[in-house]
Amino acid sequence: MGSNIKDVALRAGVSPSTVSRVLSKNPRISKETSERVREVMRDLNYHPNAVARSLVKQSSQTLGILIPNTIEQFLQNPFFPEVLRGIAQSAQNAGYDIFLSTALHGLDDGQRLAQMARSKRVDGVILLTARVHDPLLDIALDNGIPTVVIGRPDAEGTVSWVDNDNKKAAYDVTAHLLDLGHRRIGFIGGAQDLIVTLDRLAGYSQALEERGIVVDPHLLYSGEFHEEAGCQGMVRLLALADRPSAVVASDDVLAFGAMRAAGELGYRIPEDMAVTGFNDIPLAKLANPPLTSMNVNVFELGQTAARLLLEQLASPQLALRGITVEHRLVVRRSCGAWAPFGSDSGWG
Amino acid sequence: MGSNIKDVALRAGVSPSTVSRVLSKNPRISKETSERVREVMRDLNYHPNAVARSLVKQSSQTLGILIPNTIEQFLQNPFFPEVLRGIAQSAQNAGYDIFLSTALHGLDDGQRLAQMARSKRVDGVILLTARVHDPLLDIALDNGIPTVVIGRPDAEGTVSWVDNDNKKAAYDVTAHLLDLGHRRIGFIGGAQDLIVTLDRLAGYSQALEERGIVVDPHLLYSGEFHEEAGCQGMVRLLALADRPSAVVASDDVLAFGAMRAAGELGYRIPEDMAVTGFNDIPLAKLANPPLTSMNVNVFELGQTAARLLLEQLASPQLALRGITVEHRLVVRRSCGAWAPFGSDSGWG
DNA sequence: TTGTAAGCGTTATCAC
DNA sequence: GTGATAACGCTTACAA
Repeated sequence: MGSNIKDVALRAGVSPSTVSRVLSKNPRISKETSERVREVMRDLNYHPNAVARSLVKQSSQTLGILIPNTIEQFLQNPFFPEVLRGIAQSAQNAGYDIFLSTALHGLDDGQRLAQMARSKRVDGVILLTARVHDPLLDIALDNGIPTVVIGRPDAEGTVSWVDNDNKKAAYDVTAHLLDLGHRRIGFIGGAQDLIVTLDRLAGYSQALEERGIVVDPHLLYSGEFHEEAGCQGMVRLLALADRPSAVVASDDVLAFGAMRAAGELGYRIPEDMAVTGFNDIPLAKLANPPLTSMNVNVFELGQTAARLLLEQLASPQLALRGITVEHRLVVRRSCGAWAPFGSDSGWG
Repeated sequence: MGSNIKDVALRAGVSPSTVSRVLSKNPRISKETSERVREVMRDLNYHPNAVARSLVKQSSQTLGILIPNTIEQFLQNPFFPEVLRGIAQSAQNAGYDIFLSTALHGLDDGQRLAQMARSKRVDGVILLTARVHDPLLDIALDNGIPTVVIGRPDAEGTVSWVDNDNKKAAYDVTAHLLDLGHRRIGFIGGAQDLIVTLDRLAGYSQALEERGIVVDPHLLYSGEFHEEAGCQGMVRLLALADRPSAVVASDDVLAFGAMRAAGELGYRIPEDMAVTGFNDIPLAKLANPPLTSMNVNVFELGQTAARLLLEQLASPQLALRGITVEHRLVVRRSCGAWAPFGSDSGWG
């Protein structure tokens, strides 16, 4: 059953090194030998032991993805499979595999990051979020772990990153709502220590201020990236004496929570409350009403992150890089704008 | 930067074997030695090389997931992250990690399966689908790869599996539509060589036949598990002179495609066409109209599959097992049934 | 063109 | 309790 390189060598009447050379397509090996060896490999159903190879090559041809355990139920956010799809595509093009580190009981993200890389199971790591003063980035740096982070790190020049221009993106959504006549606009964001939350809040604020509207702290809410937080945020906003007429949510899942809460409390969307989201997940166009959302090209974020990491692995001397991925507002009914016929707006 | 067991041993003034024993919490090691060694480990920021350990232990403490490349865009179906979440939970409870095998250019599923396991990168494999005469099962068997398949294999006693009673589940949905008065009911399924498609078709047929309705082949459509196939299926059904008044889709994504097509062609749901799906993905309750769907406990499917595999790895002599996971019909508006107030039906 | 031998970082089997 | 030593299966100088 389990044949190894020696078995193959023996049966082919050559040495293990020859077999190894055949495996690595070494050019200076005779055609006959090569063919004979290959035949034996097939006969014995031989598969090279990747673990042994990793040990000697000091490389596993594998990319690690650190799934944060601070973000509750990260896997449940449709952002994840899409970013994974992007990563997987780049990885497989380069012949790399993917290793997932899910929250191991008792280990924090930093320990898992260090362990995954220092244990040599992966050649590099993709981090899925960036926080203010993110300890993960320090750990990556201190341990010399090739790393790419999806999201902008707050300290420049520590790791390579891929991100959207989140400030501009949030500015654009907010401006859109302002153009529609809204003057009191709420903001429902993710965790406050996520850079993405701060950036989007900054863009939201800038849009308001440019029109001479003062940002009202009562209109700001932040929670985790799940539906429940969106609900809570909306309930809070609706309880205000001077409630907003529109809400910018920093994530589609938050937006859905917000819409659900508003609906349950008897408000119509978009007539009584306009809502917008971020990510443009598939659900957005099928929701009731279809959700206006900022498409941030999640697939491309993943794809680019993996590409950057692979380039770094191939040429470690390469300078760190930051790449900004485009965004694009997809207008549907939830924001109250006229949705043109034939547009990407649900049932058309 | 990269310290190994020898460095630790040297600094602690002991032999590598002692360090190894400390690592594995071997009881016959003196407290003082143990503590001294641990301190050095911390000082040197030592992390054991998992690759070297795997090599000698002949085990990687890793579960492999084979993502089929025949099912186009598998990652895009919300089924995937949910089943992954279940697998991840069981795996991490047992201290196992997860390795993803995505479609590598040029390698078919079978080659990837053999490679992943025989290369010793993973201790066992979870297959995400079962086909008629599935070559993957033979490969797993021939290579002695510990395997659990999600879905019922057609040949009993080859691998352990986790599945729903798909025949009964489809019977239940179809019966529900029949109870609502429908007599011509279409069926839109996934690929024809998937056991799950056949099982659900069988359940659908049985329900009709029990009420004396002959199954009309014109009402059957099968494609892949993506929205486009659902669209095409619905278009075909609507083009029939004697079109159905309801459709059972074998997947929520198919159902959404079907609903979209019907909507675009001017049919109202559920008034002109009732639609039901399978999986009860999060999108289902937020769609327009909310989708009636068969909840098959996808999370539990993943969780149980991983649990079975882990048990098999722990005790290889264990008999193969098959486990059936419960299903439950979630009635919403798309099937035209009265959705009770306060039920799980969207905006309530 | 091919073979020999050392070594990748662990763990396991003996000794003592 | 602890230390040599031999694997685990492969790659890669260095020889031939």
